[in-house]
Amino acid sequence: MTVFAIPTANGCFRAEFSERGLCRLRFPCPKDTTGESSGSTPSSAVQEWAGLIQCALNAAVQGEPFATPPLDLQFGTPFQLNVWDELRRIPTGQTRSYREVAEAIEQPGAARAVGAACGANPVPVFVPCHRVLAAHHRIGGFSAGMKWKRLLLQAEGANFIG
DNA sequence: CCCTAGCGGTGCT
DNA sequence: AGCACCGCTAGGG
Repeated sequence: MTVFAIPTANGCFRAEFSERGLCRLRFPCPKDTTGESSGSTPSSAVQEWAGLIQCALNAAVQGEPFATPPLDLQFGTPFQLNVWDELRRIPTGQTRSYREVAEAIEQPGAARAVGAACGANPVPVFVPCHRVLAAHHRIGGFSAGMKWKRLLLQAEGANFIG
């Protein structure tokens, strides 16, 4: 596993990679002083992915199209993997409600569980959990902080209440 | 706005 | 098995 610091205009993200791809992306935390990377020496593939992610994150907050690196989500439960797959099918600028996502995976009563799965999403932005809103376009929650959810939605031109 | 009942997955005991 | 969380929702005051 390799940890890579990803400086952007909005702070320093941290990306964790396996040899298969991006496992986890952390938003900048206020106390994040050092932008040091750690772990095994990054392979050229990891360095390439890190560069791609840096571009993607800067693009995402500008509302520009961005590429997605290979993802390694092997630690999800079957339900979570279903939800995360479904989230990746929401086009940029569109939103779904937690309920609609639950219906799309054919578990119409699982809106609340979908919320929990969104909260467990290890790769925000690339698995676009920010495009999931509560009923009636209310913004709902976001584990990494509501400011990020608002920023990403506004950048994409999506409309929401809150 | 608030409150309540009902909901399904997950993790801990 | 039980239980307490949750990025939820619909309905009613």
